[in-house]
Amino acid sequence: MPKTAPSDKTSKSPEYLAPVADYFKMLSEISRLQILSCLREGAMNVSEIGEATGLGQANLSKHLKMLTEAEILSRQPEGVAVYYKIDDPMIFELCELVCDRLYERMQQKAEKFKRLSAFGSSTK
Amino acid sequence: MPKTAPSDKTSKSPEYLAPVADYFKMLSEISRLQILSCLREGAMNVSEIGEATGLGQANLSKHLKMLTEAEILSRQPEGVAVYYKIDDPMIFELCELVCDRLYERMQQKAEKFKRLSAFGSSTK
DNA sequence: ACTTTATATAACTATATAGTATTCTAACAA
DNA sequence: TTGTTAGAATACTATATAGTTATATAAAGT
Repeated sequence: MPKTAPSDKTSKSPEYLAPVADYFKMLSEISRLQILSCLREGAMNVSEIGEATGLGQANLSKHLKMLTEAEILSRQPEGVAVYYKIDDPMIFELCELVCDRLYERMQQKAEKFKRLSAFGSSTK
Repeated sequence: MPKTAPSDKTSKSPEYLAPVADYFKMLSEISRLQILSCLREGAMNVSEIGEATGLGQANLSKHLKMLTEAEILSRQPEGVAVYYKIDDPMIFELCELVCDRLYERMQQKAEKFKRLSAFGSSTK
């Protein structure tokens, strides 16, 4: 059996990759990351999130809806306010992995620059 | 010291979240996930990737450029061909986490459906 | 009932980008 | 040199979506 059949319905096919892409898409916007970052400390209502992030009310509302439909946040109305909280803590695991990786890269670049720079202190 | 100062230049501020969002953006498109999925087995040239994914040449070339500039792929010309390979294997770790999570959710939904369904075999 | 306040929704604009058709460049072969 | 092939770059179209303005809904207070 070849590694990949011609019309292969495995993990490589677009249909199976779509939900994965959609999940990452939720994490690919600064505003949504801001919201998630806020909620890391616990549940907040919309007004509080708006204040913390500086996002406009309608815009914020849309993002909250998207994140809730993606089952990353959960929604709980309380009186006239609505509280949102993290429902899928895995996002922080993902974010941390990426952050660590990006930091690693920066370190490596700084290291390389230091070594190659003709005027760096490493040449003394 | 309050948990979050008014004009706080910490991890919550947009500038710091941008590179994270950009990284996730690379993984938020089906076509790019297809490409990465192919290259999991090892280096391939553009024609091979094109055949495996069914993506058009120009489109593929653009995605490869993006992924290379994001330092997820590395590029190596060999004669007239150009081979690409995974340069940041962390993407697979991220994808696996998300896949596992999505699978978990589906399982839970199936479970819930089975329990709630009036005609399910669980009522016998 | 009316008013206020909090959130959601609808309609719109502006921008980013996926995909495609076409042209360009560079390596190799005849 | 000329031709051929692989890949990149350019120009364009179409679509998705972030942000905004304005409106709607719904709870709580008067």
